[in-house]
Amino acid sequence: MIADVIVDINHSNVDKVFEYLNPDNIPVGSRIYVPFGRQFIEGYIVGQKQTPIYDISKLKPISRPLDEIPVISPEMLELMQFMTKKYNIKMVDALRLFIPAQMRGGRIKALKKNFVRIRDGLTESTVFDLINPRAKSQIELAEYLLSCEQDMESAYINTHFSPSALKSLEQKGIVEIISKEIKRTPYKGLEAENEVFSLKPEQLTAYQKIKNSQDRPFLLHGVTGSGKTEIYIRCINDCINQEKTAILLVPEISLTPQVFALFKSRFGTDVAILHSGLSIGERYDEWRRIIEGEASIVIGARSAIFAPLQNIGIIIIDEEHDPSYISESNPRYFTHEIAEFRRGYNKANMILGSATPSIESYYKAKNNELELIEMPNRINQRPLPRINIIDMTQEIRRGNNSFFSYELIDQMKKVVSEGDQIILFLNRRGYASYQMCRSCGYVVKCPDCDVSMVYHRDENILKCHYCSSRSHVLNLCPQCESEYIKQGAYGTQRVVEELKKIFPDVTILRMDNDTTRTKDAHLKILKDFSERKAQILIGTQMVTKGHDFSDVTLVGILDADLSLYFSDYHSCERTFQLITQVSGRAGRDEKEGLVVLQTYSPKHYVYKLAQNYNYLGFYEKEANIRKVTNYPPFSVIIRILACSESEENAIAVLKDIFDEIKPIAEQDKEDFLYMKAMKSPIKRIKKKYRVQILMRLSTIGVDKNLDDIYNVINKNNNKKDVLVYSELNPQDLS
DNA sequence: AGCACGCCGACT
DNA sequence: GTCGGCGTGCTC
Repeated sequence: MIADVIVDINHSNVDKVFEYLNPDNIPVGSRIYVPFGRQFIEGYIVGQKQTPIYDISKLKPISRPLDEIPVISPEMLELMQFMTKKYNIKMVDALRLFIPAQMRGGRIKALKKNFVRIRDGLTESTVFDLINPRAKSQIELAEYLLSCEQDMESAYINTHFSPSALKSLEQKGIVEIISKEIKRTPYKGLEAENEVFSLKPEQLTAYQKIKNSQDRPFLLHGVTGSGKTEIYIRCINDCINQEKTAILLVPEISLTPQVFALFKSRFGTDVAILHSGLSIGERYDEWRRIIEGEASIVIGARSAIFAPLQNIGIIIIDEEHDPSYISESNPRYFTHEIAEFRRGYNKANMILGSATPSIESYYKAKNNELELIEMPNRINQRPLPRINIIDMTQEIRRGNNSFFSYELIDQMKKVVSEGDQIILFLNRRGYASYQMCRSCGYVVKCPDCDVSMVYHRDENILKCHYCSSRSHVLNLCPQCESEYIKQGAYGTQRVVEELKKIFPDVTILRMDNDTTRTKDAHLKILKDFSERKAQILIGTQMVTKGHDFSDVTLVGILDADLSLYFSDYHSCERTFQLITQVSGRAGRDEKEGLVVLQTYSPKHYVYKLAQNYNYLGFYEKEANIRKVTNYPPFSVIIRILACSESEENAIAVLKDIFDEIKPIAEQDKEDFLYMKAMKSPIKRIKKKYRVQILMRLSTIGVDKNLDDIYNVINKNNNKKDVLVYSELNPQDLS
């Protein structure tokens, strides 16, 4: 047979099928080693055929397989095709998503350890017959080993007994040392109460609807605390009983030990966990437990949608509105679309769950592409916390220009005196601090990117957030030589400082990118807070998810607006979701919660609707705006980005592309809603100039024209040192 | 991505 | 006359 091979080289010139002789009939989907040019490299068999297209005399044979079993299933090969077509990405890019990164190049291996045991067939008396009665250490060790029910690790024996005694016993043939593979399982000691809750009527209805599923995926719209998780567990359980497998996706940040503990207690070793917090060894072993069929439930963040499961029964995307489901760096993909593909292939069930569904998903539900299930009530019947909107312009008029409104300070004092806890949330995005000259307005910019450098107080240094360049803090303005070039310490640090002035005796925990740099740091902060080691937790988006703290009675949203005025069409949606989500942190169990929301535009419809937890009203309003302005879900945005160190070349190539797409657009005026070429908002990143074409097409228009547009891009890519990228519905338009 | 082949400048 | 620069092109 002839094998079709994709070589593991990330370059568009070689991203195609190469034919090889496959005398040993290594199966399709295998990772292999092949001669390529005058080197040897890894590759994947993606197909086979009887007769080659290429001259058969020039074909070389595959060297050898790299794994015992194929690592890419037929389903994943089809998914690869789907992704290359849909996102215009390379085949290797897709394949690389399907296996643990460290597996490539053999950088990770199965962990093997040596074990000691008494040889089979030896009885106690024969063992002691063979040992010299005077060899005390040997007798001691033999007695110990005889008393053990399982093989003991050599390392343990060597540290607790005489190593030379072990050697003698081995030489005498009394014990043998064998090598066994150990799977590095994360969160081994984790336990949770295996409590099975009975479903409340609303949950039961939802569960039964899903169970008697039709052929559509479900959108489970349930308020915070409506008990979605228990429904997930029931559905997964049903799949396991039918010998099927399940995937549960959650945002990375909410993958806490509590979540694992819950599922491990219900499903034991059937659960595999995939997320970035695992060591590479753990991730590799979890992945192999999945592909070997040892684990049939996968819980993980975005990339777990590529888990090598067979026969999937259900795919659940929790917090489906979360932006982390959109991969924004190469290869770009949208998790929901991958999930939809796998659902179709496996004829599986699918649930998208959220308290604040994305406009896209809710729109699909309205269009009957998703089946909507509403769960408007909380299990404990408690009302959602009251949200007080504070007009910060009023505060300034009253002479208060601090971060905290008088109302928030009063409420904080009250909570502090009652011994309860407070969460303060701020949007970091707006708070980055730049070093600016106060007499001439000079701002320190990155030499390689068209952005200002951001001041990092902990290191007292300026950093560029788009490349890794750093520079020293300036004392004199290079433009006007003024000494008044200072950096304000904004961000969470500054807020903490102000807070300490008001509450000198209160312990405060800070959670942001700076304090969570190290692995597990954010878990530790959450743990400390739940153990009441601090009374106030202040932080960025990270505080909006994860733990439920039963003693938090007050949530302060310091600057709701900052996510509102980003000029992208998502900003209202994000703001609404953030407010709803962070509000859900206030007042669990017995205590009533309060949310203080500070804003400079209190009249904005987002706040009014969020205040009343009126999702439906918000959806109607927002969907209407998107419809009128032709934004998703009523269109698809396509962005074509050309980057080069030469600005002229970037513009020239982009112009060629524009001129070639123009006639396509003219042919189909109805579906091309918008098309324009321009400089990118950030004109230069890492020394490369960036120019772009922005287009909006109707959904039908995309189906009709995407291939042609991609063809134009690919034809013009890599010319004159210009790289061209394309994106569908990009989140970040910088 | 590598690695060869191939055509023009400064050197024992 | 050669050694070596990196531009272009190929890898089943």
